[in-house]
Amino acid sequence: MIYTEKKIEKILRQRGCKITPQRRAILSAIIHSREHLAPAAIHKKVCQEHPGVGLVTVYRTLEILSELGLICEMHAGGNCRSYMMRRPSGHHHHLICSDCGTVIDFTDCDLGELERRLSKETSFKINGHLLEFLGQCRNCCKETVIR
Amino acid sequence: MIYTEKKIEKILRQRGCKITPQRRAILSAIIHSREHLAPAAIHKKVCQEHPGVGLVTVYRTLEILSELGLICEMHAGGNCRSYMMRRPSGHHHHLICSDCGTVIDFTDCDLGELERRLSKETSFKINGHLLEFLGQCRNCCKETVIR
DNA sequence: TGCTAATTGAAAATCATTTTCATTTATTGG
DNA sequence: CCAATAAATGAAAATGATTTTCAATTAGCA
Ligand SMILES: [Mn+2]
Ligand SMILES: [Mn+2]
Ligand SMILES: [Zn+2]
Ligand SMILES: [Zn+2]
Repeated sequence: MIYTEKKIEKILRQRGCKITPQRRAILSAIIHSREHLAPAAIHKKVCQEHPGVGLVTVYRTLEILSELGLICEMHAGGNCRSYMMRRPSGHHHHLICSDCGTVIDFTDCDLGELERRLSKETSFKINGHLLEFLGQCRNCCKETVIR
Repeated sequence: MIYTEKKIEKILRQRGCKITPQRRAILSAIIHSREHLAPAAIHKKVCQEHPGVGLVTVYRTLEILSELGLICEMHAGGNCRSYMMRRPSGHHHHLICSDCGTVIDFTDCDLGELERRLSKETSFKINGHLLEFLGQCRNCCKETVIR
């Protein structure tokens, strides 16, 4: 947990956002979850404590948080849905189990060299990358063997 | 172009698929395109020569081709839509311009070392990865400067 | 040539996300 | 405190991609 809720609220204010109960609730749901949650899941969580908060508001809040780099997105292979997550410590990537959805974060991707080379070769100004490994977690490996 | 249409048809037959005019048309559209096409774009292309082919059939065919590893998917950052593409020579990745959508392929990602380490540390059986760089292509860089 | 399982397309269903719009509310300066 | 006001909210509808359903058609084999 890098930022406290207070700190995040401050950042939001600086951007001209108002701090509403809904935003507090959404923020809290994301901050206090260890998992990577889809918008719908965040909404569900928020509604347990604050019924009536609209899914639309969740989407709008996620957009702002994402824009400010306070949360990041996850892309799983085939079905291409994006999930929002709390950042463990800035820039990081995922190891996703295709069977059960378990996600493990890792931070050291070390793509700087490759990035520099590609940038040079293509004249692209690169400002980010998406890196995710897909496979089977320990448990799902076992199950496959047993079958 | 690694596989000829004939070769691909053979692979499809081996899997128990029938070779229909629709599938031939879809395959041809993908094979003869240098670009990464979304399902809708493939459908459009196919319909120029073969009006009446359903978008549903495009989706169904893409699913099979993807399953067989004959085509692969592309994921752009935020809006998370998946695009299908012809593979230039097997495993490869993308450099995507966030402004105009231009895509450049590259093949040497060199993630083996990282993959091995992660696998060891997490006991995951890793069977693939997703790697995409996002940025601005040469043209879009210029435009930004001019403004 | 005829059989049959696979395939097809239209239409409807799903599902995630966005837009619209009238109503409410957080913030601020008096 | 008390407006004034721009920002935020939620319901509902719109959008857009993808999937499902189902009756009709067809490719491939016997
Ligand atoms: Mn993560
Ligand atoms: Mn490619
Ligand atoms: Zn698993
Ligand atoms: Zn560009």
